[in-house]
Amino acid sequence: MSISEKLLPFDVVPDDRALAIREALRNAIVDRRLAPGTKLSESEVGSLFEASRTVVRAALQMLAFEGLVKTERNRGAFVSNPTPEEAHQVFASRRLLEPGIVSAAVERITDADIDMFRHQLQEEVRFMGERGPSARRAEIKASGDFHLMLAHVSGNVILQRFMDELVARSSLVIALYGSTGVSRCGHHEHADIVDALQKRDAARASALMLHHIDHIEADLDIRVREGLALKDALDI
Amino acid sequence: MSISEKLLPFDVVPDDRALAIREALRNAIVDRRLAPGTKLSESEVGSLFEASRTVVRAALQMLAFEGLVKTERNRGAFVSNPTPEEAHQVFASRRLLEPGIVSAAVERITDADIDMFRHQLQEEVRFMGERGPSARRAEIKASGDFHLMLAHVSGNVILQRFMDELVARSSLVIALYGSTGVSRCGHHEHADIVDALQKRDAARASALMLHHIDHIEADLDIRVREGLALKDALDI
DNA sequence: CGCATATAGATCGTATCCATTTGTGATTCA
DNA sequence: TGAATCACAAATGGATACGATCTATATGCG
Repeated sequence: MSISEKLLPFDVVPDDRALAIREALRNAIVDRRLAPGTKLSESEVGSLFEASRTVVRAALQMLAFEGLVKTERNRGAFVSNPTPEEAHQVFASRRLLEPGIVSAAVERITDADIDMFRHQLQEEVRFMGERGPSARRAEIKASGDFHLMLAHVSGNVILQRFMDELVARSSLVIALYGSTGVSRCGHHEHADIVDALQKRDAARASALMLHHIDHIEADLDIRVREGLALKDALDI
Repeated sequence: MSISEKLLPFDVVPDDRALAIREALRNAIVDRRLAPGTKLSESEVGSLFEASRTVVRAALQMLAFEGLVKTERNRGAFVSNPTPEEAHQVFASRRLLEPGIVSAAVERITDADIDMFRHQLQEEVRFMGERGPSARRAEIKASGDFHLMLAHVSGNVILQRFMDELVARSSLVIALYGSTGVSRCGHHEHADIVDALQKRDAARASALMLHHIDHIEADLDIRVREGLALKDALDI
């Protein structure tokens, strides 16, 4: 909550309204409250948020950039339904970016940042202890925030934005293809990474991050859902 | 020309019109025909392209996402004037991404791709031989296309889009802070990279790419212009 | 039962209007 | 004469209505 505001990808605010709608839709998509394939009608979204189509279109265009929604000409905007191939590309991109981000973060990280990470880890533990879908969504979000915080600490605004997109898409992919056991091992690995950060051990932190991403992707049932994707396409 | 069409960052085309305007403005900005700080009035651009403000706004919003234009609330859109800090972040991002992209490209590159690269190198040589600002712009563009082709070969659409943005911003930065000698050494390094690609030597190709980026950034007069940036801010 | 056509629905693009903000220029006062 | 205040013009941001275009469903015919 407090973190995500500090992690806003854009310093300049073109319009508060569109950004608010974008954030709301983003959260809804990432939290799986909006299922992939769901049609996001401009009029409908506009009436929901009491905004005109102009603002909604700006928000939808932003989401289309991020890959969270796909727009089809004269058909409208739909919640993105990542293919296994796209899912793989998301993690391939993260494998490229995040080790370097971690290395850059080690150079600039302060003790205050470390404290912030520790606090974030406690949040993850808290949601891990709870049951139910809402807790799991909060857990996925907290896990993503960890990676966003790293990008924030790295100090590179561009990489921060790239990670913003990649984490959002990852959350969608995890919600789609994820089994259950991702979280627990994930937290442990987050803690290990923070330990390495605290010791300013860039090499170790990077290696841990790489393995962490490998584990996240390995825990996905991408192959199994290929059949389900077909079924989804049929009943929609 | 023919390449950039194949390298379009979005498979799905939300609206041809806005994309066309975006491309035109992009080229104009990257080619330095539109100087940084230039105001891009919605009405003016709209009348130039014979499009309504709606479409122009979509195009400007896309460009704002890419960092090529900056929008100020109730003031309008302006061609971005990258600060030295932003310029450095662009190259830091490229240093992270491109070696990995090269490695991925080695895995998938075909002999036909190699031929394409050779042909691209000849284009660079051709523009290198010519004089004048238009030839230099074409040279910068051709040099950028080389990197975009690599991202294309890597097969990762996400990385392709990231590179699309980074190359565009790099071209802007080079046009702003560049001295003159970048191009010649750049071409030689491109050729070396292609050689390594042909031998499927991922490690060497990655290392060459890293050095190449280092050289590009080293040849910029970022430090000198820091004072000029202040002067620019004053006389604008 | 399959296919082509026609109609209905929705979206996309344009034009127009209003509100808000910015920047400039004129007026006024010290 | 200089500076500060105020007013007006211009542009953006946002909302709405209308026409054009495309999709999708339904209907009719072979």
